[in-house]
Amino acid sequence: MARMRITIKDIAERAGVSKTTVSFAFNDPRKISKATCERVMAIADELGYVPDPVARTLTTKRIGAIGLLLPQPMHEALKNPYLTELLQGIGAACLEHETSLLIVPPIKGRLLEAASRAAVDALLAIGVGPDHSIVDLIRKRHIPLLTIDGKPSAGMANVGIDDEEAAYTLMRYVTGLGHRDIAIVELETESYNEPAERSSLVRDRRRAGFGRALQEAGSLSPRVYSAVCSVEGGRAAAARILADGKASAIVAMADIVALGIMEHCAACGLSIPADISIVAFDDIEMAALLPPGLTTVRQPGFDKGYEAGRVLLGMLKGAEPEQISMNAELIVRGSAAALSSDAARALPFAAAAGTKA
Amino acid sequence: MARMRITIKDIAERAGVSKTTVSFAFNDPRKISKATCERVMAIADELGYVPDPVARTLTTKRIGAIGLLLPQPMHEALKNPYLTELLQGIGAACLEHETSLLIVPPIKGRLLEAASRAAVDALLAIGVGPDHSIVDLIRKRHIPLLTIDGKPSAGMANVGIDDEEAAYTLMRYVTGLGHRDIAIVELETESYNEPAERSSLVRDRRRAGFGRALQEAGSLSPRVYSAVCSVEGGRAAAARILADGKASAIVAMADIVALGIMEHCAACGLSIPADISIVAFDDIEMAALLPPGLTTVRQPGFDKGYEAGRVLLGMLKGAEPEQISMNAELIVRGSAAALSSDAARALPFAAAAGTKA
DNA sequence: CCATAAAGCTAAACCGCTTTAGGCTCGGGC
DNA sequence: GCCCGAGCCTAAAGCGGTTTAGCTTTATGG
Repeated sequence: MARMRITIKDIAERAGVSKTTVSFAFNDPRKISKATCERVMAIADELGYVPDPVARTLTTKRIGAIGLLLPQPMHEALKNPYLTELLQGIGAACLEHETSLLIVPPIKGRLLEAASRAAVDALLAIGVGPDHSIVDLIRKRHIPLLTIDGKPSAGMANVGIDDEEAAYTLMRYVTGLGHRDIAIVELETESYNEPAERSSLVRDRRRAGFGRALQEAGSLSPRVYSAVCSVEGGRAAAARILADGKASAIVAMADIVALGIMEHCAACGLSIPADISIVAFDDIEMAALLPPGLTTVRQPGFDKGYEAGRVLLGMLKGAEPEQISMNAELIVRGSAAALSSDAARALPFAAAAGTKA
Repeated sequence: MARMRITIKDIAERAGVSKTTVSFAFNDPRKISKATCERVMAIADELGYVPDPVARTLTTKRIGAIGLLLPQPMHEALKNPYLTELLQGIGAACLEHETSLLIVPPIKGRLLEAASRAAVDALLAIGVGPDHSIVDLIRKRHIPLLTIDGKPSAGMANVGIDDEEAAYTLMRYVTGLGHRDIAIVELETESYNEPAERSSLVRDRRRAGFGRALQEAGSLSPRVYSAVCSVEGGRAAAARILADGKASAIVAMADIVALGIMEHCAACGLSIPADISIVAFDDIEMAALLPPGLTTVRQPGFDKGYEAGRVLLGMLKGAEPEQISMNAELIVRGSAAALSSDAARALPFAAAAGTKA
């Protein structure tokens, strides 16, 4: 039989002092004499005592961890390096506050339950709006909540970018290059299971931005595809797009998908950007490395994560919820170019637009 | 003033029943009448009651989370996609057991303290040997521990690969290609702060494997460099290597570093593998994507994570600690070739070695 | 020499839940 | 009419710490 864990009571008895004294020895040694403290510590050491973090939490109300609610299981969510960058930022903020990070994926597709079971001091949630049932739950739990890529709303902390604007900028760039046959690759989100809550705030705002740009370019109507958020998902989407024929430019919702698209196109003998233009969102590290370099709207993943963590941890210390909007910037690399040959000549303005963000 | 949290006591009073009954309503409804259960739940709902996970844990001894001890802060550790793959595997295992994952980086460089504060049911630790002080601490806490890339030892759960063999295979391959001037790029590990415990088990075993291969190839002595584990670290290392001149082949300890090296070499006008061969460990997804494809020893990151999680969570249910050794496989792509021109001709066997793993 | 404060320590309440051991009621079998 | 068991519910004892309020003792100093 596994010997029971050593508790504070054991130490107290062995040292001939009260539990209070032992507790003081660990938490606030000034409250007791040096001699007693040392004796207690020696005994604690000898017996191999480690304070139980859970028991401590019950009274202190601080467990030293914040949670991150993932819309998908980890093995899917982490396929997107953008999330990894976000995590790095969150991690950097946690480090400053000596806090750990609990990754909380949905349990059997239900995130709500996972969220209510999570033993944390505060929560971060990706892509949930103010009317999501999660928000209500967290309010009941009386712990701070901050959304990332959520919808700004009164009293609710959020950090994100202006996705409508970002999408508009990107699509303007593409249409400015003369493209008329555009394929948009959205993300298959099998996230939160309440159907009513499945709508992706980000996707909706981007759709709006795209729509505006397409309208301005002459009421173009793009073909819309959807892909699992991964390299493989990108490849599959590319295959479908190429099979359908018509696109001269592909706009993906995530760089990681775009990389898969680029690879598939290259493997099919297409040259990028001569034969096909590809652009996306995020600006993950690999976007710059893979030739010819992916033109993309930079999302400050690390910074978003850091700010999110900073604000949330601040709220734990009494700070007010903040709403931070970071700016997205079009990073022009080599994966998109003016519509080639005759098409390009027919639209002389397109060539010049390339340098303007 | 923030209204106090609703507790089980509030529900009990309002419903005119005992705390026990309320508890039963939530955990084992069969123990009470349907009518009572419904009434209690209705009131709980009305008052916005959410059971406190911490309080529950104190008696049940299950918090529904396992921890992952990181040797470095998150913002550094996650620069290596290999870790991300590991996380995906762990996440997949956690999913099956409806468990969350607590990421535990060192607090102020001290992982020990972080480990003792972590409220988890079990712990995963990367790269710690059986004599590491962490092991002792976890034993005191009486929770299961499994090491990843640790040293197999009696009674201690571990999953890893045979790094000595893997390194030997890789270096054999390189020397087999005729390379004599070899640069090895190790990882700067600023991990665990106890100097005595800083030794990386993985690094030591790989050094041994390299040594054996180099010995067999004629007592070659490589130049050893070290790099931060990131693309940027790879670039910096490459700059130093190129400045020093002599290397015809570079062996990096991690793909992500190799990618940086490849990029820098390419940017310097070197052609890979004609001018310089580059190989590494891990086989992250990008290794295949970046032309000409990185030759690398595949580490089954996802599988390691999955097995680690599976075994650890099994231990929580009473299973015995297992020691799993997965196998590493040399994946030959385009980044390494026989030593070119005159040198290659002088060593005719080298060209053929390329296809043999 | 006595009031007073400071230092060191402790008993007991408390945090919010689970779980054990029983209590009460009611119906049925003999 | 009595005993027994089933069904429903509860009081109270934890779980392992922290914290409050207070009790001794020993210096302080007027």
